[in-house]
Formats: sequence, structure tokens, C-alpha cells
Amino acid sequence: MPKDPVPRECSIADTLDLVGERWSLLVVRELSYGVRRFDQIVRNTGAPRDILTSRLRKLEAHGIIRRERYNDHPARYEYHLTPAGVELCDVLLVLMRWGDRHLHPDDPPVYWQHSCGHTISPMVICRHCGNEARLGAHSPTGRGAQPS
Amino acid sequence: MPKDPVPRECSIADTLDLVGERWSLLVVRELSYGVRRFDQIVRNTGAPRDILTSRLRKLEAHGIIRRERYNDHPARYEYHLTPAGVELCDVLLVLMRWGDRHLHPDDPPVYWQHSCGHTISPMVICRHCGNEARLGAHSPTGRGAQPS
DNA sequence: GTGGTGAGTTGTGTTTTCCAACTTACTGCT
DNA sequence: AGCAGTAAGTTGGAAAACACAACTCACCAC
Repeated sequence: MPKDPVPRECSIADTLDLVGERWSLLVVRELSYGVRRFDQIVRNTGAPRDILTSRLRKLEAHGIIRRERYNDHPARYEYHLTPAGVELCDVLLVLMRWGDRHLHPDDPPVYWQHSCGHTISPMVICRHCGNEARLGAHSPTGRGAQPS
Repeated sequence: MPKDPVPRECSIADTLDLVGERWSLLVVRELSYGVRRFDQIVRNTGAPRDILTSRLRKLEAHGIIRRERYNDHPARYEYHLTPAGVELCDVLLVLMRWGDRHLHPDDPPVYWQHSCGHTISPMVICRHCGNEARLGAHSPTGRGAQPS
């Protein structure tokens, strides 16, 4: 019998279901820059207002951002990252690093100053041994490893 | 005069323009697993065949994957990551880490065995000082820092 | 000569996305 | 008092992207 073509079980795919839609990660980026308000997020990302509304609701529903009322009548809100949202910023750093290297090799648009005095140059390591980690260099195990 | 609402210059946004569409990063994931062929990528990701075709073409056009003919008559190809594509796997690792922690806290679907003997537990550090890096903890500079 | 594999392409809907305009309730200025 | 501006959306219609099944074409194994 032909096996069901069930896709691979995978945390990457599941995470992208939450935050992989257009604009979602840019919302997280803005919040990480300290931007708090709807109109500013619209301006800085270029997202359509209605789409932004739905992205904000989805991110809130999944605990990545939190909305705080700062005014009644009319109701006005500020958006903040939750701890889970702050952890997502790791993804942004690594995306930024890739784009800086491959799309703007001579003039990265933004630098982040690290406490060590240098500009942050992100690197992904295995926290056990401290050596560089990279998907594909080693072998997968677990129920998503063999999708068939 | 009202300033043009020009979105923030940003390598994150630019990278997402290339690989942020649905399925693109899952293609990179499959290639990093060693999968090489069209039909297998279809099966393991669940992507529609026509969409997959367009994603593969775009990734190829931007030097993230490379296509190698392994058969003439009919023409048949294998897909491989380029060095730039391999670097993108860092993004996947960090996405996986987030999903493992927040969506599958008790049962991550896939483990990657690292050469140190442990399961890879990815962490993003500043390569200068070795301490954990995280977007938002420090201050941005450069022309994308103040978008207005 | 029948069935299967492999890498697509085509046609047809359905769903998202985009964009501009509109709304509501203030606040600040004059 | 009257007007402009801010803020956070909502609404309606057009455009683009996506999904799905079916089809193709050339081979290969049985």
C-alpha cells in the first residue's frame, strides 16, 4: 500500500506556522527596537494596517506578545514582547547576520552594540561544547528524522 | 512636510524577502537533511508541486541552492545547498530550538547529534566575547536604526 | 504492455493580501 | 468654539498568491 505522504514532524515547521507569515517577524523586530505603538509599527514595517491587526492578534494569542492598555476612551494599547517573544529575537539576529553577509557585504544597515564593546557578530554554537553548530553537519534522530 | 513613511532599512527584512515565503525554509531544511529530489521534498514538506517549483527557482536564482542534472532524457535534477544555503541552516537551528522549547517542551520531534556527544542545543553568542547575544538587549546604530 | 517513478506543467478555484478610505474618540492649538 | 492631528483600528473591492487534482513525457522494471 502506498504510504500516506505525511510531512515531517518538525519544530521548524511548527514555529514557522506561528511566526512565518509575512510581517510577523518584522513586528517582533520592531518591538525589540522598543517600538510600542500600532501606527509606528505600520510606518516602520510598511505592513498594511488590517494585516498588521491580524498578525498582532495571532502573536498575542500564542503568547509571543502582550498588549497593554495605556488609555481608556478611546482604548489604546501598547505592545510588548513576552519572554517567549524575547527568545524569538535570536532568530532575528541570525537572519540579520545572514543578510548582512550575503546581501549587504559592504554596508550593513544596522549595527548592534554589544556590552563587550564590539558590534554584535552572532554565531550559533552548541551550548554543551561551545563549538559552532550547524544543521546538516550531523545526524538527526527522533520521530521526525525519518518522515516516511 | 510629512515625511515619507519609508520602512526601516534592515537585513532581517531583506533576508525574509528572499526566504520568508511559505515553504522556502522547509526546502532548505530538507536539503540539510540530505534529501535531494523533487518528489521527496514534496512528500516531506507537503508543499504543492507548482509552488515548490517556483520556490526552488527563486532559491536557485539567489544562490542559496544549486541544481545538478543527474539524468538526460528525461532531464532530472538533484538539489543541493550552496555555501550560502548552508549558512542559512543556522536560522533553522534557532527556529528549531524555539519550537522545541515553546511548542514541544516535553517531546522534541527531532534531535541532532553533535560531535561532542550531546544533542545539539543551539545558542546564539557574540563571537567577540562569547557571551549570549540577543537582539533588543543593546542599542542599534546605522542608517536603519532610526527609520524616520 | 502495464504499472511505476520522476519532475514538472496546466487549469481552475479559493484564500490572502494589498490599498485606500472611513470611523471614533480624544488632545492641543488658536 | 472650531479645526487639525493622533491613534487604533474596520470596511470594501481589486489583485496576487496559493492549493489541488489532473495531465504530460520519457524512461525502467516486470
